[in-house]
Parts: sequence; C-alpha cells; structure tokens
Amino acid sequence: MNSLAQKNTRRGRPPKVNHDNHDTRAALIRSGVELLTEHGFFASGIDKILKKIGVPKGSFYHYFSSKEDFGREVIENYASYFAKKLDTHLLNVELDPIQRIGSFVEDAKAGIQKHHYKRGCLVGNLEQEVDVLPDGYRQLLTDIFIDWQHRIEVCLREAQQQQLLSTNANCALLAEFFWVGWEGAVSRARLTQSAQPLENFLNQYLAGLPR
Amino acid sequence: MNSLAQKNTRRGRPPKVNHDNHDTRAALIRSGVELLTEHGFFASGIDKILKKIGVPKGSFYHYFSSKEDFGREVIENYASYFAKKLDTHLLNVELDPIQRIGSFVEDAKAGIQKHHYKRGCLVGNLEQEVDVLPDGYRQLLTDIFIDWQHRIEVCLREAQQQQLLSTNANCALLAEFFWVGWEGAVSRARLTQSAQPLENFLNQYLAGLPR
DNA sequence: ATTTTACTAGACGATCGGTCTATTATGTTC
DNA sequence: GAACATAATAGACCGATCGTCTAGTAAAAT
Repeated sequence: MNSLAQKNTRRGRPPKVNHDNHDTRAALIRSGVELLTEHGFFASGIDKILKKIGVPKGSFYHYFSSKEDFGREVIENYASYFAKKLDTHLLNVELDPIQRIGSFVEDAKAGIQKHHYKRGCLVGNLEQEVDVLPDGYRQLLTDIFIDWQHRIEVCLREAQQQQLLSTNANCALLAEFFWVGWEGAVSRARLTQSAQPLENFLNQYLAGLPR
Repeated sequence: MNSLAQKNTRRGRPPKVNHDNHDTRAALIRSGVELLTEHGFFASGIDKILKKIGVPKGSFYHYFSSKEDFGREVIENYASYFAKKLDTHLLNVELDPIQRIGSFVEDAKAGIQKHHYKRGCLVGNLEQEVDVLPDGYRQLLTDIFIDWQHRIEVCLREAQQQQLLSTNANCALLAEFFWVGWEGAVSRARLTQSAQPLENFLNQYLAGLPR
C-alpha cells in the first residue's frame, strides 16, 4: 500500500500540513511583539493581544498551548527581526565600522521616536522581568544578548583592522558594554520621553573607545 | 476661650499627631522597598507586602490611602536611603574622586550579590514600568535620576580640579552616561546572575573617561 | 451523509487592587 | 471607674482581569 493509497483511505478533513503559516497565528505573534515591546510580558494580557487584531479569545489556545509558549515564539520572532536589522547596519560596507554602529543607533532611535517613546526593546523589557518569568526565558534572553554582542564584536574587530580602534581593545568586553549601556539608554529615553539619552549614550560610547 | 480650654472641652482619645512614626507603617514601607526592588510595582501585590511582615490587610488602608500613595512613599524612602549611600562614597575625602565612583560600585555590587541577584534598583525597575504606572511617578523617577546624576557630576568636577579628568570633559553628560549604563548593568547582572556585567561596566566607563 | 479537523464562544477559578463593616485596644476626660 | 473617641486590627467582599479549558460550530474531505 503506497502513500497515495493510504491518503485515500483517510476520510474527513485532513489536518493542515503547515501550522506556521496561518494569517491569524502570524498576526497574533506580531501583536505580541508590539505589546511586549511596549509593556513587557506580565502587563501584556492575552485579551489585549487578541483585541488588538480582532481575534476572539477562544482561538488563542488553538494556536498556542500557553502564554509561556506564545511568549517564546514572540521572543524568537523579535530576535530574528532584530538580528536582520543589525546586519543591515553592521555589515554595511559603505560605512566604516564605527559609523555602522552610529547608523544602527540612528535607525533604532527613529523607531522609538516614531512610536512616541512607548516602545522600547522587547529583550530589555523581559530582561528586567526575568525573575518572575517562566523558566527557560532566562537562557533564551541571555543567548540573544550573546548573539547581539557577537555582532558588535565582529564590527569592532573590523574597526581594529582599519586602524579605527586600538589593537589593545578587548572587543568582546566593549561589545558587552555597548549593549548594557544601550538597554539603559532605551529605558531612560522612555522615561524622559526624549531621544537625548540615546544620543548622549552613542556620543559617550564612541568617545570612550580606545583609538 | 484659649487653646488650653478648647483642648479640655474635647473628650476621648485625641487623634495621633504624628502619623509617620508607627512601627507598622515603617515596616510596611520597608517591605515595599524590598518587594519593589525585587519585582517592580505591578508584580508587588499588596497582599505579598503585608504577608511578608505578618500585617493584616485591613491595616494597609488605615496607613495609606491607596497603593499609588504607598508606592510614592516607598519610592521616596528608597531615594533618600540611596542618596545617603551615594554620599558616603562620593564625598569620601580619603579616596580620590575617581576611586569614589569605584567604591560606590563595589558597595552596590556587594548588595546585589548578597541578595543573589534577585534585587536590582527600585528606580530602575519602575523606570521600565513607567508607561503603566500612575501619573506623577514619571516625574518622581526623573527627578531622582537628576539628583543622582548631580551627585556624580559634582564628583567628576572634583576629579577635574585634581587633574584626574580632562577639563574639556562635560561632567553633566558623563554623569548621565554613568547612570544610564549603570542601570543597564544592574539589569544585565540580574539576568545572568553574575557580577561580571557590573565589573565590566565600571572598567569600561573609567577607561573611557577623557584624561 | 459522514468523518475529521479548524476554529470559536464563553464559562471557569484564581487573584488582583480596593472597600467595607465590625471589633478590639488604648488613652483621655468627667 | 464610667463614658467617650480615636487607633488599629480583622477579614469578608466587590468588580475587574488574569490564564486556561470545555463544549460547540464551521469547513473540508470522503
């Protein structure tokens, strides 16, 4: 009995083969990204996530087994989106490596301003909630920072090769310093509803790099 | 009729004149400081704050008119506690001004380690929640950062006078950069449950200061 | 028509901040 | 000591909201 014959013996509506390409499912994740970026995990109720896109509450647990699983997908979605954004700047050969960092900051700053300082960094938001988040989120968030840090580190090494950064510089530690400060700057920008903390952070960070 | 006579016409137990010196009230604020430092405002339920010190719920609204008012007092209590801690380090004439900053960082690091990376900075926690916090908290938190920034700024100016910092340095912006980065470092230390981000932040910050 | 899956409607218990009434404890004046 | 008034405690209760779940309808195949 071949697979076609097997298929023909099955009666009733066949299960959907690809569970990941539903409009509704994708819309839920997109809505989740937006709300978690604004308010973090706990303050983002499932009702609000659903209401934002007009999906009834009963549907949620058809697409996701729990808020915890949903959050995991939201985080991964954001991380991959953000990694692409980083690449477009940090791998831009039209700019020197130092300028690329400034290019990323300008892009992120524009996004934050566009949303009137209501949206921050999803990973930064959840970082601060981590003690009351589901188990496993901690490692997830840590790995994302490691990934981002590595991308900046590569960029800084390229700056070293182009004599824009001292060869004595520890690029890994400088990259960690960047993200630590950046998350702090985003948080402060949201508090003061001003881009000034972002700009000052970039200026001070670049000025402090060993040349 | 003089005031004494008026007093004598009132019968019964007179109202307490000083509402701020009750043990229970102080204990509630202390409990609030601890919980808000660990979990922020929203995740700190009144029940948990009460349970921590064995005070019944009925007492809460005797001492405070609302969670919002309570939170305001908790914030102010933390801010004054923290300001004192800053002074003990930043005004310590036995160290040079740059060393004083390191002295503060060491102290704070020890505190975070002592609580196993479960407690962060109360102001930093609430900073990130500010969009969903009661009105007025935003200004309250902003003012606290301005105060802290000013204390670091004064310290940096003293460093300039002692030729430890370039006279070209903008001490106000460097002070803002410090707190922005510090809050980011505390958040990261809690995520990774390690003091390394705190140490790296201090090292990079000091290394980046214009000499 | 029947079978199977995709999707939805709304109930459910737990918990939240907040309010309420009742009660006990304490201190002052007559 | 009796009468009085406030301090403080006790915990039931409310409406709202949380994440989750069960029972059902709609749709697509045989």
